[in-house]
Amino acid sequence: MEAKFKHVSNLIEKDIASGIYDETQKLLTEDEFIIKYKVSRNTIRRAIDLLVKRGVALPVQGSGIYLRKKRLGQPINLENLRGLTYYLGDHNVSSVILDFKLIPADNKIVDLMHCELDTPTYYVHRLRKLDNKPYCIEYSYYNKDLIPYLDNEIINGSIYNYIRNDLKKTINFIDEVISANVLTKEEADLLGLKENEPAIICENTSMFKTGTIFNYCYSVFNYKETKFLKMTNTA
Amino acid sequence: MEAKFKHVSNLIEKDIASGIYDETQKLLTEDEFIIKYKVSRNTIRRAIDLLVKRGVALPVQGSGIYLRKKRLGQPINLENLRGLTYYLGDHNVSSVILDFKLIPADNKIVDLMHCELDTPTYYVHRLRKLDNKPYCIEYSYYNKDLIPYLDNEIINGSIYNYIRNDLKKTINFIDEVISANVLTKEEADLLGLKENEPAIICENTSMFKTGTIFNYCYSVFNYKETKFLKMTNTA
DNA sequence: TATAATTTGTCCGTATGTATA
DNA sequence: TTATACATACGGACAAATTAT
Repeated sequence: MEAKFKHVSNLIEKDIASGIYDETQKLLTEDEFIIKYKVSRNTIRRAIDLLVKRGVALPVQGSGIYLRKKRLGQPINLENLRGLTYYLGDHNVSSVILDFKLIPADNKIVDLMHCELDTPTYYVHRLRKLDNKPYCIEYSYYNKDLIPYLDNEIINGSIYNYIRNDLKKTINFIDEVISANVLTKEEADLLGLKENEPAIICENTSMFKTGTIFNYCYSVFNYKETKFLKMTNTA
Repeated sequence: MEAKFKHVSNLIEKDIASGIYDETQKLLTEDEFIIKYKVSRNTIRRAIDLLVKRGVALPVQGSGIYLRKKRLGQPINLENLRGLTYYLGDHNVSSVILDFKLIPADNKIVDLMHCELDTPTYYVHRLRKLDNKPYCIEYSYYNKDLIPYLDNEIINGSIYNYIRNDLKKTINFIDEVISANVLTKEEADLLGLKENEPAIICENTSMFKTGTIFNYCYSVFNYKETKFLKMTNTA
């Protein structure tokens, strides 16, 4: 059962997406939302907080709650953890599996995933495509003690949906580290760039609620086409 | 007057920094904090929320509130908007001003800062150093209609502190966009790297509460030494 | 294994403060 | 100045997850 404030937040976001606030650029007031959804002020405020976090809404004390203008160039919002499939909505997402095997954890993996040496680990290396154009190169590791089974079919779809829907587990924390590096020959070929050109790297570490790491993923993006966005409120 | 939950959050963070929770890795319970600070449960929970956002604390339902292990390599936390000075604590921060002038906004600036053409704009180009070693190259623009005065002294210190303490204005939103690019000859020389090597770029757009942009800043970092971290809770 | 106690998560209601219009 | 609307803070009740018994 989904929490009420999350549910209401999603309802409001759907209304926003439908464009009903586009003209005024102003959402309903808290009191109006309270009546509309028959919830407490607390709940509405938590729902709005989520929209603020997602960079969608902007409450102004004494005035109202406004839409936040979208940025140009469509950078990847680091707050959006719903995966490529969701984020890229109307685009065609596919992937080519370059390698897939079960290996014992070496020192590097132990370090990255805080697991024991020789822990059985799925290694997945794939090229992800967007509208049939190379989009990013993934090197991903899954702790088999936590994710007991993976196969080609699962890998071809959304692994995160598999974890959520089939394993019934909840991903609670993701650390995302952004850096830059030079492209290897193989990576350059896959992305249609040249060796030693820059690459922008996103390293994701995914954890369950107690902080156990089930996945580490190193992704290489085309630096000419990819930016990452973090929106912050200091309030 | 600072909000109570922020104040309490800072007090708790100081206790964490002092190491008093290092042994158990477990903070006090909500009820214990309520007694200690004589505040409501709501206030304590908001204080803890801030610590969670900063990646410092990790509440576990039914169990307690735990310290979150620090990451290796000390990446720059994108949630930390307190500036270099705060973040790098015991290090020596300095800067070399490479250019500083008042210019009318051109089309590029208009686009980035959503201002009118020819708006008077301070342009600041500086090299920031950490322990006397080149750390990043900044190209920064300030809307003079919003930041009416800047001089060398202010620029040499923390501009953000000047805005907070002297102009008495509150920075409410910062959009941070991370990308990669190739270094220009000038940038490479300044950072001790070679032309066309990768650079990791952080573009900051800073806004006051109503969303008006007062600053756009393009920063070039040494890709060998700099990473950016985003910690996310899906809960 | 089952139950109770502990602890955080969600939700409600109310009152007051502060910024905006 | 007044009314509107969001921000802060308090209190209580119950649910859900974990831990101890």
